[in-house]
Order: sequence, then C-alpha cells, then structure tokens
Amino acid sequence: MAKELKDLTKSDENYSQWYNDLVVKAGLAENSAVRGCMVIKPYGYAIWEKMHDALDKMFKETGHQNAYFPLFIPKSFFSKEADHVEGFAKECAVVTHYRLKNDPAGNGVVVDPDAKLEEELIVRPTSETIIWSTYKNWIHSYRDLPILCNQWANVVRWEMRTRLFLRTAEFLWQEGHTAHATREEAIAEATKMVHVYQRFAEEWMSLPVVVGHKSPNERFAGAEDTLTIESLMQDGKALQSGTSHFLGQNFAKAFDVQYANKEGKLEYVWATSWGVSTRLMGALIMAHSDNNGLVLPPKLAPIQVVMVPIYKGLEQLDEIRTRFEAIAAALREKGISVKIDDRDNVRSGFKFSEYELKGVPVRLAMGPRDLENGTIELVRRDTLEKETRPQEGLVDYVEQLMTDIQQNIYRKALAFRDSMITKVDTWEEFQRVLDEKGGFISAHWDGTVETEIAIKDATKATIRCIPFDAPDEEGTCIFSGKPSHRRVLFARSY
RNA sequence: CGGGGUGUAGCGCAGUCCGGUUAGCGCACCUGCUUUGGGAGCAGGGGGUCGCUGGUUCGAAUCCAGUCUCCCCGACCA
Repeated sequence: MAKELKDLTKSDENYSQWYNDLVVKAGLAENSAVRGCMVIKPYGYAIWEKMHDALDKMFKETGHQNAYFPLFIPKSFFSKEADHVEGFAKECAVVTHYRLKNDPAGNGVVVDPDAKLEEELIVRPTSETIIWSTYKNWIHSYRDLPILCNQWANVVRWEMRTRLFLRTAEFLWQEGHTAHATREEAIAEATKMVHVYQRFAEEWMSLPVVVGHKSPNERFAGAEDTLTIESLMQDGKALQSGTSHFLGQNFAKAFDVQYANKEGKLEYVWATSWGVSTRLMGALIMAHSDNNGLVLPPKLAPIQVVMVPIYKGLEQLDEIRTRFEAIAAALREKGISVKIDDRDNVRSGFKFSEYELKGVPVRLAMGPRDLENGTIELVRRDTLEKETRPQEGLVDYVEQLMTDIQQNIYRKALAFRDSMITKVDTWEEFQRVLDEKGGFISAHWDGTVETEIAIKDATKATIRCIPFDAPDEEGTCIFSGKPSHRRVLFARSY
C-alpha cells in the first residue's frame, strides 16, 4: 500500500489535504465522476448505517415516525416563503426537461427541446416546502396535531466548492418536520431534538458539542430560531454538526396550514425542522484521527475487534485459526463484531497498519510464541498501547475495553475542545488568538447583525452559537464597545 | 465567476525548457521460489491511441493555436 499520511498540521491547506487523503485511503469515500458528488464506499457506509440506526431509534423513542416525500419540488411551491427562497435559490439544481433523444447531427444523445416541462422542478435542497404543502391536507383540527415526522433522504445543494463528507453537492441526511398547536410546544420540540443530537454526538460519536442558539445572521432561512450543536476539529476550526429550527408560523402561513382549535377558531400551525447529515462522518474523522489513520469510537466501528494471525506454514495457521474462532465466537456472543483476517497474500505487519488506518478499536494478534504461552497480543487503537495477556479472561477484558475506549476518546476530545475555548476581552487579543491558536473564542458581542458581519469580514470568524449555558455577565462588545450581557462563541468554521 | 496549477499504465509520478532509436520509474497486478512477532525479498511477465482537435516539421509526449478535464485558493454554504 505504501501509504503515508502527511503530518497532521494546523495549516488549513495541509490539514485539508491530509483529511482528504485519509478519507480516501481508509476506504470511506472518494470523489465521483459527477462534480461535487461523492461515492461512499462500503466501509464508510457501514459507519453511516450505524449512525442512522442509532439516530432512528432515538427519534422513535421520542415519538417520531418515518415518512417519505418527493425528491422533486415544483418551482411554485418553493417560492412561497420569501426568506427560505432567498436562502436556497443560489444553490438549486433545476429539472427543465423530461426526455432525451438521439442527436440528428450524430453527436450522441441530446436533450429533446420538445420535452420542456411547463413548470420546472427543483431537486430538493431541503423539504420544508413540499412537506408543508402536504401537511396542509393532513391538518384540519387540533386533534390532528402534533405531527411528528422524520424523513431519511438525499438532498442536493449546488455548492461552489465541495469537500468529502463536509460539503458535497448531494448528501444523505435525515430531516424531521413537526407541526404543533402552540408556540410553546414547538419550541419545546426544537429544544428536545437539539438535545437528542447532543446525546448522539457525545454518547455515540465521542464528540463533545456546544449547544446553543444561532445568531440571527446564521439562522436557517425561514426560521425564527435555530438551535445548533457545534463541535471543534483538531485544526481548531468549528463544525456545525446538527441544527434544530423553530420555524414559528412562517411555513404555515406560506402554505396556508390552519387548524380549528377547541373553540372552533382557525389558527396557524407552529412548526419545527431538524436535521443531521453525512457531514457527521466528517466530524467523526476530523475530531479523532491521528497520523496512523482513523480512530473510531467502538459504538460506530463496523469492525470492533480484528484478529491477525502470525504464522509460519499452514499447519500453524490452522492452529491459530481454531483458537481465533473460539475467541471470536465468545466475543460475538457479547455483541462485539469481530473480523478474523487470515489472508495469506499480505503479511501481518501490513494488516496491522491497514486496521490502524481504518480505525478498528482493538487488534488481537497471535503467533507461535502465544501458542506456546497461552497468551495473546492486544493493541488498542486510541492509545496504540500494546500488551501481551493471557488468553484466559480475554473476552471480559475486551468487552470492558469497548466501554473504556469509547469514553477515553470522548475524554480526549473534550480535553482538547476545552483547551481551545479562550476567553477574550479586547479586539487585538481576539484577532491574535484567532490567528495563533484558533478554536472557540468566548467574547462579548453587542447583539447586532452589523457587528457580526463586520467581524466576519475582518477575520472570517463567525458566531458559532450563543450557548444555552452561557451565564449572564455584563461586559462590552469586543468590536463596537457597546454593552453586552453575555459571552458568545466565535470561531472560524467549515 | 476570478487567481494558480494539472492531465503520460489501475494509482502516484519523471521526461516537456533545449523535438530525434522501441516513452520511463515506484506502487498495484500475474507467475515462480524464498519468507512471515510492524507496511517482505529475488527473478521473470502483462498492461500506454502521452486529455482532445488542428498546425509547424523529414520526425512531436516535447514547439504553436484552440478546446476540454480535474485539483487548489477566494466569493457561497450543512
């Protein structure tokens, strides 16, 4: 394989190449022939599937049901909510024709000009519009509420610049769309779901996140409030990892969705939407990887334990394989996924590097020495610590290790993240920390869009969020010097 | 859409400035032997319309013109 990952550095350009290299070499995904689109390879998809399954279960536990809405949205639907269209208009793929034909001039296949659609169809960049035009037919009475639907789908946003997992023209995601009778209930729903995302990030991805409100300028197009989970990558840039929006009555009004309340009076419905995407894969990769490759938390690792034989001759291989199979069976009984790699066309050292690159949490190796001593070699991916242990008691030990590694990866990411939150009180310091250290900067802000934009123009840093747990604190805005009542988190971001 | 690169075997590249036998290297692949406790060694082998079109020339991967692709940086964004 002759793989060599470049050194993990904090310079943007190198980090970005390093990341791309890692994604491709670990066999997660690659660029496709279609501009800005990505092929997710089986190993990468296996991780996404684990994320999907865990999230899906959490959604169902919070009372949601899955549904599916069309990929194509008539242009007219799309133009009903003014802020929403302004937010997405610049990045929509549009279907204008429905037929091809052989080129009369002999240049292969061309679009048949006679097959022009009367109304163009937009390939969904998100589904609020088509879903709310559907909800109009579902909702008549307060008895029809709430509606708590989720959809697993692909969406298309014609971004100018793309990056594997973090920003692709087409991506996979889930989008929840709920309808409620009251403002309070909708706000509670949006809040509940951002905490579901937080729990998922922390418990499954071992990824610490800051939960809070987006500033008005960073809000979702058409939302009254956007809640977000923000994580920090190892190069010091922030990543918006999931959002939950309180949409107020904006979409209900745009699509005329009203219900009769108990008194028989018509009222507009209150809405939320929330989503996470394959971008989480990017977060997972960027948050934990080291120069040997991926580091996967056990709960999301497609292979949790790999077993590599070290042998001379087929007879020895058979003997090791028999031992491996017994151990593997016992591990599988505990719900641990195990792979025995008995390929004889690559050597053990090659396999060691390969599984490190792929982030397999635990590697077990057995050779002639172990056969003689009743031992086995165990290496954990998160620390790369190597130890030789008795085969006896191994299964319980490995089972415990799964939990330990999951927690250790989280602790490490948390310690890093916390070390990268810097309190800053002057504009000079703000700029210096941003350039020299990166990470989140906790600073006072006067609450105006003008200041936020001015800071962004000057430094490329944006307000990542106004944390839920930010205490009240009097101060003055870092940029304008005007009064402020709490600190917000700034960062450069993906 | 601006700025900068790039295109030669499945992948990564050299060769191009200064035109000249049969286009080369590493990895991967195939065969054989020896190996196997951290990315094996040796020997042999297969694989190319040098992005495309046109031009200059006795002769073009190499020079000229046009064209396309992909990548990086910026504007846009999850």
